Amino acid sequence: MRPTVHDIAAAAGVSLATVDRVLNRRPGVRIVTREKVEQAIERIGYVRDVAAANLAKGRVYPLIFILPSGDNSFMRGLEEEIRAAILRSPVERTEISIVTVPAFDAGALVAALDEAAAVSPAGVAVVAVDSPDVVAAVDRLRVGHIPVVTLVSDLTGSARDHFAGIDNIAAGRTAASLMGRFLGHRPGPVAVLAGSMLVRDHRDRLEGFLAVMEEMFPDHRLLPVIEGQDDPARVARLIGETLAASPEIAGIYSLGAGNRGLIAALKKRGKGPPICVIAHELTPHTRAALEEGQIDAVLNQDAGHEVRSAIRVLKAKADGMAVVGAQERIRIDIFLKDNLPFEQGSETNLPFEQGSRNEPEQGRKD
Amino acid sequence: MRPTVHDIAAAAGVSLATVDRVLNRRPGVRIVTREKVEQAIERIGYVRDVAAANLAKGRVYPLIFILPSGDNSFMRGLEEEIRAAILRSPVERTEISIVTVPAFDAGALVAALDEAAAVSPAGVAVVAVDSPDVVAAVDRLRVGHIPVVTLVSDLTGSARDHFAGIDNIAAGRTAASLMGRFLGHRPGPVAVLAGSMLVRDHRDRLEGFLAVMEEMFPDHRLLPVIEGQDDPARVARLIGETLAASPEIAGIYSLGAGNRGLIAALKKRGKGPPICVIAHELTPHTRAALEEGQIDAVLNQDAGHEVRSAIRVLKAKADGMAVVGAQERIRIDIFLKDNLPFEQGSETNLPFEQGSRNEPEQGRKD
DNA sequence: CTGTTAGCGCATTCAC
DNA sequence: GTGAATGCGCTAACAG
Repeated sequence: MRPTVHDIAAAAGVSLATVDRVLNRRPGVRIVTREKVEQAIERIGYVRDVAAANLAKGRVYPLIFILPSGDNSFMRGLEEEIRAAILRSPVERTEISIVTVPAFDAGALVAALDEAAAVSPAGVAVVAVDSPDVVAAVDRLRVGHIPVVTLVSDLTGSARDHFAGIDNIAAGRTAASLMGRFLGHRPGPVAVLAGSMLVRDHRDRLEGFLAVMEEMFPDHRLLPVIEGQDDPARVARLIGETLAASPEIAGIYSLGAGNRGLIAALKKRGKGPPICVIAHELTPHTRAALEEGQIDAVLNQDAGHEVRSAIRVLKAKADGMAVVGAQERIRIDIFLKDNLPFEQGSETNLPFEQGSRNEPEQGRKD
Repeated sequence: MRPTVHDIAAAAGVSLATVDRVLNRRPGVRIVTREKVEQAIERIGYVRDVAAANLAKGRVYPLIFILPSGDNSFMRGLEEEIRAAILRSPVERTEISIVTVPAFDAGALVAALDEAAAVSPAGVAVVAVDSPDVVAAVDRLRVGHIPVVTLVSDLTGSARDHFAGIDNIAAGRTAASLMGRFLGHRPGPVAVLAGSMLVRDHRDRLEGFLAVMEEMFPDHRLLPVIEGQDDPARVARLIGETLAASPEIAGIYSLGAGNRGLIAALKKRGKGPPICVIAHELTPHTRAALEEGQIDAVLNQDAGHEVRSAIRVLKAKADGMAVVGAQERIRIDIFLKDNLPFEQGSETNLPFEQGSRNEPEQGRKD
């Protein structure tokens, strides 16, 4: 049996209460006593039973998620995943609230962060707008010992505890690599569609994409970056104009949102030489476009994984506990029409269900 | 506060012991009493606190992992991940033992499964060889109410509770899709290198690959499938012969292991028209080959994810509990040289560590 | 500064 | 058939 607090109390010749005090770094222990206990802990290799501790504490983790409002499909999917986590709250001892703020609005985000700080939650997860006052607001939280995880888009130079999102520079490089190979010797310029340079994920993707295009595929001219503000209507108009102005266009990299507008513009264009299109985030729209051939590849980040990871990390940080590094690394998923995941749905198995014979759990489209 | 056993006892007008009996489906309760209790449970929306239950029971989960022996890099990586899980055992209340059996040896596997059954563990995870006697052995375990998860390679028509692995048909399709697009109009036949048709994952990948090649890229002739038995030496010889016999070869899809041999043969070949190579599993060898350009793309399954998922599912099944479907879906990772994950290492953060400013947690190569 | 004690939610003897 | 009492490993009053 693994050692318990009793064992360490016995080994150190003190009482349970004292052991508990040093375990939880609470005051009221002489330095020598403390050291005696710490040595005993070390010696017998004690590891705290978190479940028992939480039981005794009746601990719950009030968590706040801050994300952009608006009809951005990816963000709404993210919100869905947070709601799914809320359903699991009783089991996971969390108490999650969702706050939405207008996209790309640093001021609103700062206000939301300060409000969050006011209720002193166990942790805050935030889709960051990359600006100095947001950094300052996050750092205020950290000064108040509230763990902060940035979600999807990171915050340059802040004291956030962790970033739950993909390596966006690598994502941009990957997009360029696929674009170059898919195009082969087909000539023609490549257009880049971004959302806004105010968020770091978009900036990083652009940086990675440009680097590889220039280094590996210098023959393809790059058109000036289009900023669509993640707004489908605006995107549709801008892409329409671009296609009209440069009919010989060979590829489009859409590194932000608003892909509904892109797809609409592509469909409206109708016949013409094929255009290689690479976009981000698997939503109902991009999925359909992938299946129908308007889009060639989709780079995706698993919103469910990001949410679960953010929760795990926030809880761990709140407890000063370790996290499994590999488990928290968010992968860049690459989807072609051939490896689309089975239509999602909350596929939670029913409790007490008995396994039937080999149901296909991982369908493919066909 | 969520309802507890006390609440349901009060609501049903019985004692804790009776509540416990019906909760754990134990005898010694009149049918009417039982129904009364069950209604109370339903009415107040009780959900059992698993942590507390485990604490009271002092429950540990003895788990057995069965996987192939030999120097297959992927399998050894898988074993490493299991060992990492063993390190977490005290926290996760598991007690994991590893059993290795010769690869592709159904008899040895059956023996191992029966031995596993003899010690009645809480669950068994097995890299399956797809054969009827293995199915029978797995079903014997299931009859004995021992949960079984197949790992990496599934078992056709068995009563296994769950498959922790990728959709291998989709993987094969994806490989073909990438192959076709990377080749573009470059002519020449495509070779397929498999390990053994005795395991289902290899068969599935082949099926998916052939389907898409024939359907989408019929111009590329497919050479007869080479079976390398996942043995580097054998693979090197066979691929060497193939390259000599068909110097105009344009692509190679390696859907099994033994890629060291493939890479060696490729290097030995030296100059010549470029060959598009797609392989499976990110190992030190394939990673290096990706970086150096011998391999164009690697499809990967995350062994760590598979192991953690198998453990979660086995524990859940043992307790008759629900699992988060999406969390247990193993993705097909696609790696190009541009999105290789940061060099792994057991990146577990130290406990009580304070977050420093923005260390890069997700490096990229270069 | 340190020790005693009760109790978190649940499972399990042992009486009744 | 049913209930009361005790303990799992840990925390948090409350005494001393």
